[in-house]
Amino acid sequence: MKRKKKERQEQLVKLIEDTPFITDEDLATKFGVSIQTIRLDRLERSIPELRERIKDVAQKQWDETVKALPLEEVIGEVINLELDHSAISILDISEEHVFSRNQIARGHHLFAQANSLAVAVIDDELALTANSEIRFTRPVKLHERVIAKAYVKGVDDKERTIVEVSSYVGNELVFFGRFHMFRSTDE
Amino acid sequence: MKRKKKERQEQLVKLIEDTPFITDEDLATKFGVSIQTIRLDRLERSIPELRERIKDVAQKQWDETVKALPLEEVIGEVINLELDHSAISILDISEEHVFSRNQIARGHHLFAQANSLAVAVIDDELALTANSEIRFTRPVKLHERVIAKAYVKGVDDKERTIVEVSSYVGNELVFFGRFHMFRSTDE
DNA sequence: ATTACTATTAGGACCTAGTCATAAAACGGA
DNA sequence: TCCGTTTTATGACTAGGTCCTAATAGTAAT
Repeated sequence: MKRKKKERQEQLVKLIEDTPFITDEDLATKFGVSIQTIRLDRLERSIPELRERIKDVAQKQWDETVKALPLEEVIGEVINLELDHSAISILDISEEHVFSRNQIARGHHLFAQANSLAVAVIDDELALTANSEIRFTRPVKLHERVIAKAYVKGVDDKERTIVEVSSYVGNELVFFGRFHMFRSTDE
Repeated sequence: MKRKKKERQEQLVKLIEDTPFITDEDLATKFGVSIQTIRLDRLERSIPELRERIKDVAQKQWDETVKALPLEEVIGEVINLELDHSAISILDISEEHVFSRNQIARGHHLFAQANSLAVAVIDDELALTANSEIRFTRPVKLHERVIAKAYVKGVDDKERTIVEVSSYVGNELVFFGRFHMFRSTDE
């Protein structure tokens, strides 16, 4: 008996975790026990009732959509911006940025941070990346903080603005990119 | 009177749209009418009750988290993959990929498609981008379909695997990238 | 076998945030 | 004043619970 209860409760916790939209009644029939047992189980494991669970999931969704919009313009947080001269942004590497297998940040996130900063630093209606050379000098791990510094370096032979972005973790260079930017005044 | 009702209902629709976590009671006090009036309003505008609204939001969140995980590994949809040889993926450019100002896709999304495809084509535990040269040959617009083709081109002088990715819209080249990939067998 | 204890089940009162139906009251315009 | 719309009130009922009390089942030790 001691085992049965513990086992059931452990299964219950997992089941509710990945199927939160389930009533006590359904759980009761699924485990072949009474509703009251399920409710005791939830009480002991302090699992909130269905409606609260649904609300929690919805709340999370809401928070995300609210903050997702402003965040998209520039990847990372801009902490300094001098138009047509330089800019700095910070990106904290979290679970969503890394390969689950080895906790190393996917390259395209570092690229995105640098490239969007290069776009932002240009004081023009339209700024598009024409081409770029980039180097990933060392892997970036989960929870590291990447500081990207962009400098406008002048124009190339095709009249494109050159922006160089160096990204650091501490004082180690992790990424370098030279972006040749097309801008609307080029036409 | 005719105006009052219509006005209230229009405000109600908007209010619930961006504040779905609100009870009829709160709405009633907010509009200075009785709960029954609010309920009639919801009935006429066929707005579901609070609990249903919460459930809808939660359901959306759930659908997204479920599909977000597998989708994140490779940006775009892989339609062909021969390990250590070649791969093809498709990315349909939607609102979330473009600058709202000019409907042109942000460069980092094209980079992400290409780079993650370059990672995927390598038949190894660990594959990281060491450096790359890339060109954006023409802007990609909203609703265009980008087809990325990756080919493994051999190894460079530092024993890094070279993957070239060409991305097309129709038969126009829109992006080219040469990725030098570090892989675990390199150690 | 009896006792002790845990685990399970049952029941009833109460809660929130509603639905649905019916009826009464208030208001505005001709 | 009467008509039609709008608003409010009331009551019965619902889902999916909480909280509390009490009875029953199952197991282990004395």
